[in-house]
This record gives sequence, structure tokens and C-alpha cells, in this order.
Amino acid sequence: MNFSVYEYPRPAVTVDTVVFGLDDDCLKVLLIKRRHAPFAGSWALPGGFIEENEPLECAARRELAEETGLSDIFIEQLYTFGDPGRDPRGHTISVCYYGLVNLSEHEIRGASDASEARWFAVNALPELAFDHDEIIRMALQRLKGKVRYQPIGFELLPQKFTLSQLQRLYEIILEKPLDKRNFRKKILGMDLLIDLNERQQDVAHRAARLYRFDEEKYNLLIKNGLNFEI
Amino acid sequence: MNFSVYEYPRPAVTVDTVVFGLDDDCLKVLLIKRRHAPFAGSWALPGGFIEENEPLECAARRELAEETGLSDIFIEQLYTFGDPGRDPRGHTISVCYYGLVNLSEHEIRGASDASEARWFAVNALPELAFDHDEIIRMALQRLKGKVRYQPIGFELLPQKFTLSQLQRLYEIILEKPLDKRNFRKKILGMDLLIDLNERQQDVAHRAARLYRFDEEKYNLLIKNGLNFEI
DNA sequence: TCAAAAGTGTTAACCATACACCCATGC
DNA sequence: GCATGGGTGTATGGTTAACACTTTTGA
Repeated sequence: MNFSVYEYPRPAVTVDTVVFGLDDDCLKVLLIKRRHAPFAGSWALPGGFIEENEPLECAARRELAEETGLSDIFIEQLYTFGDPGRDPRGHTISVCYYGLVNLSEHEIRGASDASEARWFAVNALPELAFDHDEIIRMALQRLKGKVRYQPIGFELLPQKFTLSQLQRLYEIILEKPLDKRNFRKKILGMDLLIDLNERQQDVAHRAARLYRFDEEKYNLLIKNGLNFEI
Repeated sequence: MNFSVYEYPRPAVTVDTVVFGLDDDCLKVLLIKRRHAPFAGSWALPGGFIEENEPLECAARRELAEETGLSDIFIEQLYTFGDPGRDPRGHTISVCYYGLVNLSEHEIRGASDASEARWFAVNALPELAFDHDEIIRMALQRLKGKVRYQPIGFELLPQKFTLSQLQRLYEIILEKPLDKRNFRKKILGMDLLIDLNERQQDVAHRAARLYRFDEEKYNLLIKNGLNFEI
């Protein structure tokens, strides 16, 4: 059979991923320095062309691993950008993802098409290739929106964390201060944190309790129509 | 310069749109009957291949107009599906949109690649081509989520509507009954409806007041960080 | 003993919910 | 005059928001 699909020119399809990491007091984005044209030497999001018969999310993970060494992290589809003109090589559609990672628990290294990989504070980004600044803006907006009604923020923290770290996370993402007592009341009231009965080590002040997120319980509650809200 | 992009085989790229319409008492989806293989004669979402250098949303609008006659409606990107195997013709990525329209104010007609276009109640859909059932499920979920914190529901109503119509809309989408007095208190309290000082005509009972949504005011409030919530 | 962050309760304002009857209109 | 949907207020309980001091620990 002679399918009409083959008669038409096709756009190229890429995947790009905005990976957020949380440093002590600011949100960072993982960028790579491009080894090849176009925009050789510019900073850009990790990403690249999808391969034949490769699922989209796999392509995003593959490119991320190839160019930055990151693997097994939380990612989720963000939006698809396809304005003609966004890539000087011609019509190119980019299916974009955003990811969250605990900065301190993962090593990054530039490789493959990336001569370098580095974390940049979201409010101090360099000039970026393509429309990647727009993609990052959109990812930030999504993160801000989503963190309030889905417990994705935990992906940005180490497995074991203190309530103050969690509060700081929300303050950084939402860009507004939260009241300590009210925050603790609310979070603990949801009963989704497991108190590990451990304390911080080697801090120059009273050591805080460590908690971890109870994912199983959350998944159970979800089915019964819980609504998580900060 | 010899860009590497040209060395690789490319997937095909399509756009598909899930258009919701509101009938008196149920939510409907606009489907077309496919004229060509694959799935000739099956019901499917309106959509098709994007053209060279065509922006994604334009492609979605063009296909929708070609196949169903609908134009100038609210649409928004939903998700991009790209599993290999979702299209028997080979690797095909579909950038999907969802749209909202007032059923009674728009005529539809099947044309172009569609031998027919018809509204189907969301809970009585026929067998669908490709993975279009999955796409519709996702669109429904998005609609349910979004309608609560963004006033997109108004797109489903005529310009002038009654509070009861608006309430019914939310009840249908959210699939739960709402209290009349509380609903009115809340909606009118947001101060986003303009009372037109007009009444329904030709109804077999007391005629209701007509309102319209104050989009300008909403846009103003948005900038100052309003949160609309039902 | 000082600095730095952890941890802890109460009150008042606001918001969400539950609930039932009269009104206007056309047939 | 009856059937149909339009329109209206109040009381209660729960949730959010504001607010300051004591405790622990290491340096």
C-alpha cells in the first residue's frame, strides 16, 4: 500500500530536558556547552534528535545520560515547541521534558555532543541557544504550579531531609516566605512523612530530625481522592 | 555546512485535536470518520500531518477546519504521543491539542479526509483509530483538572448564559453535584461575571438572568496574582 | 556564653458546607 | 392552579493566618 505519509517532507524531531536541582539556597538548571554547530560553544539544554522507533521519554533520558551523565531521575513531559525558525537548520520540533534531581547526590560530566555540563542558578542564566530560554521559563512556571498540588518537590531533596529543608524548598520555588509553625502543622498533618528518628550530623547548632516521604502511603491515598496541597 | 540532522531518518509528525462540546446534559467529543487507510471507515480525532514550516497550533487549526468546518475556537496543547507502534504506517509522533466549543453555536460537517463528522457523548464513544481513546482520556483528565483553577469552562457556553447553565457545566465536567446557593455565592463573589440585565426568552418557567464572563477583568486580576477556584 | 537553627500552641478571621422555602412564568 | 426551574440567607465547623519564645548544640 502506498501511504501518503511518505510523499511529504518531514520536520526533524528532537527532545530537550530542563533539569532542576536544588542548591542550599537557590534553584539551578543543568546546561551543556554545545560542541557542534549550530550554536557551537553556546550553552543549551541537554537534548538531541530522536532515533528511529525510539519512544519520546527514552530519547530524553538517553540524551540526558549521554551529554551529562545523569540517569534514573524524575522526568515528565512539559510541552512541544515547533515554531518554524526556532532552529536555523530548518523545521525542527522539540518535545521538551522537565526533570528534578537532588543536586548533591548526582555527579554530572559533559560528554558526547556536550563539551561541558554545569549547573546555573535560574536567575543567572547565560545566553542560550535556540529558544531554550523560553523553554526554561515554561518549565519554571510548570514547576511552580505543580509543586503545590503534587508532592514532586521531594525529588529535589535527599532521601532523608529535615522539615526546614523542605520548607526552604517551597520558599525557593514559590518565591515567598512561609510561616514555620503553620508549615510544619500542615505537612505533618498530611501524615505523609515518616519520622526516621534520626538527627542531622555535624551541624553547628541543634540537630534537626530527619524524615522521608512516604510514597506508598501517598499512592494509596491518591486512589481514594486525596488532595495534597501546600 | 553539512548538518548532521539530514543523515537520520525522521519520524512523521501529526497533530490531533480533542474538541469538547457541551450539550444540555452531557459532554461530547467531536470525531470524524476516516476516509483513508489506515483505519479507513473508523472514527478518529480530527488531525493530520503537519506541513513544511507550519507552526503546530496552526496545523491543528487547519486540520480541524478542513475536516470538520470548525474554526476560531479555543484550543491548547495537551500532550505529545510518540510510542513507536501507535501508527501502523511507522514511527509517527502526534502533538495533541484539546479544544472547547459551544456546541449550539457551531455547525460541523465532514470534509476532506473525513467522510463524516459527529459529536459523541464522552461516555458512549465508538471504537477509535490509533491510540485516540488514550488521547481522549488524557484530554478529559486535563479538562477536569484545569476547569477548577482556570475559567476555561466559559468557552463551552454561549456568550450569554445563566448561572444554572454554568453550574450544570461544572457538575457535568466534575461529575458531582454542587449546591446551588453556595455555587452562586462563590461565582458572584469573584466578581467576574457581568450581569447583562437581560432574561432568558421562551422558557416554560421563570426566566433566568443572563450573564457574560468579564474576560478583561480576569486578565487584569491574573496579573496581580488572583486565584480563580471553583 | 554566644550564635544559629530547631521546635512548639493559641487565637481570631475567614471560608466552606449544609440546608428549605418562596417566586415568577407558561401551560 | 400546577409544574418547572429561579432565586435567596443563616448557622456551624473547619481551615488558614498571624504571632514569639524556649531548647539544643557546637564553636
